[in-house]
Amino acid sequence: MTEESARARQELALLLRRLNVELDAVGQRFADRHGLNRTDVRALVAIMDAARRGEALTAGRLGEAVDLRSASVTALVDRLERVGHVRRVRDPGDRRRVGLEMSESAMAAGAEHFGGLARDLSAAMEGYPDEELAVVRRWLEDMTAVITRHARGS
Amino acid sequence: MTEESARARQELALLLRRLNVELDAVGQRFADRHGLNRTDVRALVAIMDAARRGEALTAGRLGEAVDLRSASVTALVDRLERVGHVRRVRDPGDRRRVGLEMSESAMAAGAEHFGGLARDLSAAMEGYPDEELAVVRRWLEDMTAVITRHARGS
DNA sequence: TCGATAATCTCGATCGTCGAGAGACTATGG
DNA sequence: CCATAGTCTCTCGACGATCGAGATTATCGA
Repeated sequence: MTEESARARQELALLLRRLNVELDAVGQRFADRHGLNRTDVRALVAIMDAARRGEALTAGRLGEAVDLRSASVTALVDRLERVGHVRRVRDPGDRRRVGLEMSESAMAAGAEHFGGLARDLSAAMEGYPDEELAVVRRWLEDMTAVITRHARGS
Repeated sequence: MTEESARARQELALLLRRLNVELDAVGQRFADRHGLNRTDVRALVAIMDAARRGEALTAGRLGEAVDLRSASVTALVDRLERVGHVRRVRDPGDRRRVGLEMSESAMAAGAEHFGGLARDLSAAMEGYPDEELAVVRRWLEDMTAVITRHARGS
């Protein structure tokens, strides 16, 4: 058992890495298609996620989210604004702040690309009974916890 | 059922993306620790994977693996060689070729970082019976197939 | 021997990121 | 109501990673 299942566990870890590589490739493909770099995509995702939570990201928060200094954030938002994916909106309450809003075209492009993936993933899960999906979910949460621990401290 | 399980499937997709982000962060952490950038890490992984398969990567093949032009590969190998992670070894059979060998220190650093993660992941799977791991494996393979399709064609 | 081919490297240019610091604005204490 | 400290964004100059074009070196077939 230990022999066999140790190998099985190791293979699952490798499969996870493989999946990670492919998922990165999807992001890269989206970037290529729209003339963006990986940072730009990460930024758009961060802005979209924030919008989904009902918050409008400011330039500073975006910098934290994608781990860039303020100078880089300015350049990043400049790029995104120039191609029309994002609008700068000064906060009337605190005029130092610059809010970021995604344009409809960017929302549509993101939804088309990543929404399509989400739909296909969901469809591929059709055949799985709820109990199995529950197992997968628990496993994913466990693995994410371990990985997160490695990503932060050691 | 469709209502409930549709939401469950969507949550799994989000969980997968979250896991992807954290896994990237692990790579980023390794890069930071060793003064490397993401490309350098990808290159080291490619060289290590090739070594695991018993092949010694050439500069050209490395360029294909990490999708860089020859000029960038030269600079990349220069960086890795300068910090002692890689050696250039001219192929005696075909003297045009430049083989790449990882140094023992780089192997050890990689094994320590990613091997530690693999060990922890494996340990976190201890509690899962073989049948559940089999379900997870099938699910991962299915998802990877879908994602790979999106990464390549549409 | 010579041309065609292949693998790698050199050079100049471009682009993303950063550190330092300036400028605009807000909050707070006298 | 002003002075001052704190916050947020932007500008500037520099650096490093990547690229395209072309030079260099080695191999192979005629």
